[in-house]
Amino acid sequence: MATIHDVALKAGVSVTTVSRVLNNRGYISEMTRTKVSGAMEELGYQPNEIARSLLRKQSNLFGLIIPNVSHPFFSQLADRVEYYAYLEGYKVLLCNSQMDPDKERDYIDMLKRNRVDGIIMGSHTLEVEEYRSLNSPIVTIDRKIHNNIPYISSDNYRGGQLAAELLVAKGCRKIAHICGNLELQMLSNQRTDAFLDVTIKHGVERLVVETGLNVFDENKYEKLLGQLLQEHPDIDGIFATSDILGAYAIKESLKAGKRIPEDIRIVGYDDVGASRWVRPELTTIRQPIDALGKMAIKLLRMQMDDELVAFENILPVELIERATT
Amino acid sequence: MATIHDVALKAGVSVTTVSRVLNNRGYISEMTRTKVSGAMEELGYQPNEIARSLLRKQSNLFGLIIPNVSHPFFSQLADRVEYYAYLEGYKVLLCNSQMDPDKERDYIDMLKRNRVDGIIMGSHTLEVEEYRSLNSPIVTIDRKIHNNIPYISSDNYRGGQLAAELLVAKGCRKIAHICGNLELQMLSNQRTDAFLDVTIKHGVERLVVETGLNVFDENKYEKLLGQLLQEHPDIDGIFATSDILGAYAIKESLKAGKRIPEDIRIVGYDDVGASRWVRPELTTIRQPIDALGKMAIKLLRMQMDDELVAFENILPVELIERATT
DNA sequence: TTGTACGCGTTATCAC
DNA sequence: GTGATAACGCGTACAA
Repeated sequence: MATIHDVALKAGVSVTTVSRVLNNRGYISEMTRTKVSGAMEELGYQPNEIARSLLRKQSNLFGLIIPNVSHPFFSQLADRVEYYAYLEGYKVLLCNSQMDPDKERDYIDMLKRNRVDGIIMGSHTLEVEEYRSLNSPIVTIDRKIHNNIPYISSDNYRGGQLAAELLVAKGCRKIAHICGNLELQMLSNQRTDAFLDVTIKHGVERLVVETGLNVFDENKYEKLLGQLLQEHPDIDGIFATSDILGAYAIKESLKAGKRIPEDIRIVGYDDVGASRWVRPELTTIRQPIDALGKMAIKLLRMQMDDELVAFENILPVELIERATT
Repeated sequence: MATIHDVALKAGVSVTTVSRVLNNRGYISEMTRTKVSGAMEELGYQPNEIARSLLRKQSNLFGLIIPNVSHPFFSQLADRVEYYAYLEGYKVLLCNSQMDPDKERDYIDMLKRNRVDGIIMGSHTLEVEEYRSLNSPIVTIDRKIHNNIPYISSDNYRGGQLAAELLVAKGCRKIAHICGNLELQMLSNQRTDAFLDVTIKHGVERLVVETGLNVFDENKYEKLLGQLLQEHPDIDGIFATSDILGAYAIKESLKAGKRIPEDIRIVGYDDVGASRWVRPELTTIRQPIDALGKMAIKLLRMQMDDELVAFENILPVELIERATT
């Protein structure tokens, strides 16, 4: 691979001159410029970004840590993060923590060693202490891990409220809420808070079921829902904390011989593709994934520019009513 | 951020010595070692990988170019690629081409400028010529773009054959095949070849429908399927080229008042989550996504080590029979 | 308008 | 055992 020296040699000028035409800085005669451009072309020269990064102390690299890209919510988030990063000239390093603390710690160290310009954390399995050593710009998605690390989240409480109120308004008298692990300090737990508040307020019977630590094992989902419906045949409403869970809720309800929405009403969360692939189509709470990704990049950029960023960044959710309610 | 010099200063030794304990090279007295380690600890020192990369001429970085991570197949592929890359100490740069030639070209140049150690191409919108300038190790997924760039693929012909033969064996007399754009030179077109061969051989009426260029617009899917079933009410079998298309086929069939599998049988492709979220569960052809990702990393590593790699790498597919057939 | 020389943070080579 | 120094490829004062 050709270096700036090779280009200089071929064009019969110094490396400085080559650097100048490369970066359009200072004065260069038109003739030298074409001569240099020609040499670059001929050699297929591409400036070495590694050397540039070293000099500039800036890598133009962002790290994206998430539990797992294969989960629809995170895959969409990754898509949007990449999209907005690209627009600003940044690259994205994909880091799946797999909810494994060792791997997450490893990745955080790796990102530090690679001098990334910012980190987006959509996963956190470590103790708070371990994040404090990070001195690069950082922003978390859906988790408040430290009181000076800004976070982005959609309005989880509002989402839970919208879902629960809809079910209540439709006349449900016994509603089950399926959520992740409440011990993880995640903002999505507020959906559960809202669910409890609403159902208590209206005197509706309620049930909260946690899927357990590994939120991504789908075989578990199926069993969980089947068992729930068997033990509580009088459930007439389900608020699931993801569209995938919602999809399984639909499947198991139908399997149990229930009609949707006549016998049981179901609300999902996220509004990812799955909500439209199933039948009946799933009523859900839409998370503003595009805005989430955009905001993540924006907050990193602001921190890099030493601008003041808000600690709390909450984006609105929206109820998307379809056929399951 | 502390450098090796700071550590050396603090430990009262030379940078060489620090480098030595860092890389466990040469002889160092136990005392110096602990002294240096202590200094590193205190300063929270992390070696600068950018400087290392510059010197070693190796970035430990792979580029993954795909149309879109938000598509389930690619999100799973990305997950596995990241998994195996991590095991070998490599990082993954996420590049969504969005099927946009300009962006893809941009990303290819960017990967070159960043001196990535290898590129995995799951997208190709450019002319063959534009890929030839790539002199880093490269491997493509599901596409043969040049006769000296190794490719990985699952056995598309076999997949199409399994699907078509199953439908025929179950008694379908008029089968529709929904595929992407056949003009793109993709190996998945072999599914269509197999479909045609099988249906012709058995004298079964057939229909091939292309979804058009932008394979990822789901609103189109819905209309397409609805229209197809309306214009050809006698279709009794559908072979869809993805599980998402399969899911829409199920939805539109039920909407048209057909029973599955009594009136119409449906086979999807990929075996991603969607095939289990729908009801009835979708019969599908499983792509070995994990093996695909593993092989991609392996082939890159082999090229880096100047080992001989096979040009053609075809992995077996598997028929997963569920409830739609 | 162009060239020389230094530094970015590491590691390899050769001295001591 | 340990230290000085050159080199990786580039950008930028400063000099010419």
